[in-house]
Amino acid sequence: MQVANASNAYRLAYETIRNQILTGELTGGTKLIEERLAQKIGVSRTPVREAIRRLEQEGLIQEKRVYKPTIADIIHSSEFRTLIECYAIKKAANNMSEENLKYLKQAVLDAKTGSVEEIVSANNRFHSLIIAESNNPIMIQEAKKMDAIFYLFNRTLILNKRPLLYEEHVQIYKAIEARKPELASRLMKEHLECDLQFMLRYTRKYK
Amino acid sequence: MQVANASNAYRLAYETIRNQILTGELTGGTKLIEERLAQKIGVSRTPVREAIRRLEQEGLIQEKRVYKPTIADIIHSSEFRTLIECYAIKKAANNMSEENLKYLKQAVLDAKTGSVEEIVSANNRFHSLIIAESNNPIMIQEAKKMDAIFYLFNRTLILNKRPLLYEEHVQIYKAIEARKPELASRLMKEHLECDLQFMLRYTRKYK
DNA sequence: TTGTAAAATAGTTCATTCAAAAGTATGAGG
DNA sequence: CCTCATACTTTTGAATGAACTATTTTACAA
Repeated sequence: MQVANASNAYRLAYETIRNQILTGELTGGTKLIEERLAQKIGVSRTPVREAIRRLEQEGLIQEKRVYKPTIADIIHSSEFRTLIECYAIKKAANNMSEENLKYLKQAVLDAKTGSVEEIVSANNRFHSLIIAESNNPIMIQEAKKMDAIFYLFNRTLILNKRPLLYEEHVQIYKAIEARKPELASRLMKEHLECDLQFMLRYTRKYK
Repeated sequence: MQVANASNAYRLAYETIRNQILTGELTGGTKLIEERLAQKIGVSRTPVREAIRRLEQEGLIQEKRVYKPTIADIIHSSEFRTLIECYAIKKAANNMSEENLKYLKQAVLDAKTGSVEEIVSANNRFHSLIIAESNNPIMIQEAKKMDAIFYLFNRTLILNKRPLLYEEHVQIYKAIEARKPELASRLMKEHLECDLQFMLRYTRKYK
């Protein structure tokens, strides 16, 4: 997880709360109480309130509670993400530089072994590198925002050892390297669909 | 423009500032001064600050200034929007109910004549109805957020009487009615591309 | 018990305050 | 006349207090 960038109280509050949600320290549905958060973070209520407003807009907090994605939410996020990634990957297959291809390959390899954190991180890097090829900062930013929500369940994929994750990434990488946009896009779509299905299986178990 | 929903000071501040940005009362680049805003709205600085945090996350405020889209921003937003709308319109062409088709037709007709506000509003309704057919609340919400930015320049299209806007909407409507997803999608793409080009011409003129 | 009203407690909202930072004007020295 | 240091002003950041609201607990009657 990212280290909090605490240039001021508001930022500290924002980063701290956000991290706690993403790492699962604050679990879905938990009621957020300004004063307690303020105390814990070591700032006053004002910056906490500002942080909450921002996180509300970001979707991680709803009605003073930690957002808990429903099954429908997961499906919808996945659909949206698929749209963006499949678009970006076509551009990637057409334009990705040799240098970026190297980074991409590294991300694939890094996700083969290691701790959960390492795998999640390499996994995210893989997808980020592809989205970056959209060359569209607005799209990149939107995808990043969605990541917050995805992060919550990406961990589940790893923790539960979703099979073939590595193999699929290899296939996708090869399609990009071979400059085959349509194939890459199809593989990505299938890959994300598998993620979703795997996710849903586990989500239902909890519920 | 939407009427402010002032159930509390924070909401009042948020809606007021947002509206002022969208209507152009607060123009791009303007420095926002908390105290002056607070005074004008009739609340204290605290809720104003919360509103600003939220608007920052929404993209309408950046570094305490009213967001002023650059040409690159306009191009990127347009690309993103095109991606979403072309996706949604295929679903629309496949699934739109007869009832919704009626509303869509009405939106097309309403945008033929009337005041600028009326045309802008009908125009937005047309696009919203199509996006709604994605049946994906997350996508709908994202598109809505982008609308805030688009609104700023959609007005320009009307004010400057972009030609063929009505005719293109008719063509798109017909493609949906005829249940031709690929055609509809292509027409939408061309339509949005024309919007963009027209926009760029005017944007360059200003600066 | 069970339901309900009153009281107590906890939490939120907003205004106010003060300190720190940023910005601006003024004037002395080049 | 320009430049830079210094004083002054404006603006922001953050804490706190007071008023209001919601929630929980308690107490008592049915």
